[in-house]
Amino acid sequence: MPGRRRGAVHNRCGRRINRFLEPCLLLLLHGGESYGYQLLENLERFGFGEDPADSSTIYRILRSLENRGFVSSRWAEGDSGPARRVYSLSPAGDGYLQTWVRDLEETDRILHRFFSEYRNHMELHHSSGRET
Amino acid sequence: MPGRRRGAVHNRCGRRINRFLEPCLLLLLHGGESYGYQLLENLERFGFGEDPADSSTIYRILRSLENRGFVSSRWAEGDSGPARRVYSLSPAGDGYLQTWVRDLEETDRILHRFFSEYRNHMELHHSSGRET
DNA sequence: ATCATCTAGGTGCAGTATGCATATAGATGA
DNA sequence: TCATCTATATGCATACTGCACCTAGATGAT
Repeated sequence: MPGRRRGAVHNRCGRRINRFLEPCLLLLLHGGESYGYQLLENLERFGFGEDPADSSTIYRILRSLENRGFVSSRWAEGDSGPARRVYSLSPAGDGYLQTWVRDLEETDRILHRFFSEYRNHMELHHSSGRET
Repeated sequence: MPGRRRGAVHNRCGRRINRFLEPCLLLLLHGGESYGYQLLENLERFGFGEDPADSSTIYRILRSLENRGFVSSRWAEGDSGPARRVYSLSPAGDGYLQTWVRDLEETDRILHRFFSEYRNHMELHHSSGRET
C-alpha cells in the first residue's frame, strides 16, 4: 500500500462532521485481534472512500484506546515484514462500542431532523433550491 | 435565558461525531436574518437537547462564516436590550449550505454502512450483543 | 439612585482531533 | 546495495469545543 498517506482530498466542508474512526476500529477489533496497518486497510469496508484516514490518526486512536483500557496490545512477529503491535478488544472496550452505537443512533436522529428541517424549509422557499 | 452557557453534559463519547452547528446556523439564516443570541435559541429545533452549544461557539462560527463571505453582518438596535449583530446569508453562503447538505448526505450513507456492518457482525457473534 | 437580572456579544485558555511531513527500521526482491 | 514494501511512531500546525470570564446596555424592583 505505497503512498497510502498521501492524497487526502479536501472536498468536504471544513467545519464538518468528523469521521467516526474510533467506533469502526472497535467494531473491527470485535471481530478479532488485529494491528494498525491491517485495520487501516479494513477501514475501507466502511465506505470512507479510498483513503479512510491518515495512518498516524489510526495509530494514535489505538494508543488512546489502550490508555483508556478499551484494548490491549502485544508485539507479534508477522509471517513477513517488521513486527506488529497487535491489539485485542477488552470487555470494557466491548461496552464502549455499545455506548458508541447508542451515541451514533442519537447522531442519526439529529441528522435526520436536520434533513427534515431542510426539506421542509426548501418546499416553502423553493427559490434557491438545489438546481445543481 | 440566564445561565445558558453552563451545563454542557458529557454523556457522549469523547471522540465523537461533532455536532454540526454550522449547517444548522446556515439553514436558520436561510429563513431570514437573525443574530447570535436568537440563533442559539432556535438551534433547539434541531434536537440537540436542552443546551445545543456554548454561546461562544455560536459567535465564533458566525464570525468565521463572515470571514469566508458566507454571511454578512450589521449592527442593529433591538426593541429592547443591547444592540445586536444581525447576520444575513449571502449567495455564496446559500451555495455553501447546499454543499453542506450533500456532505451530510454522504455522512449519512457512511453512518448507515456502519450500522449495517454492526448488525451483520452481531448476528454472527451474538455473544456480547446488546443486553442493556 | 442602585442593585440584581436579563440580553447580547466577546476573549483567553486548555484539551482534543486531525492532516501532513518526516523518521525509523525490518523484510524482500531486483 | 538499493529501492520498495510493511509497520509504527513523532513533531508541528491548524481547527473545534467547552469552560471561565469580561464588557456593557436595558429593565424592573426596592
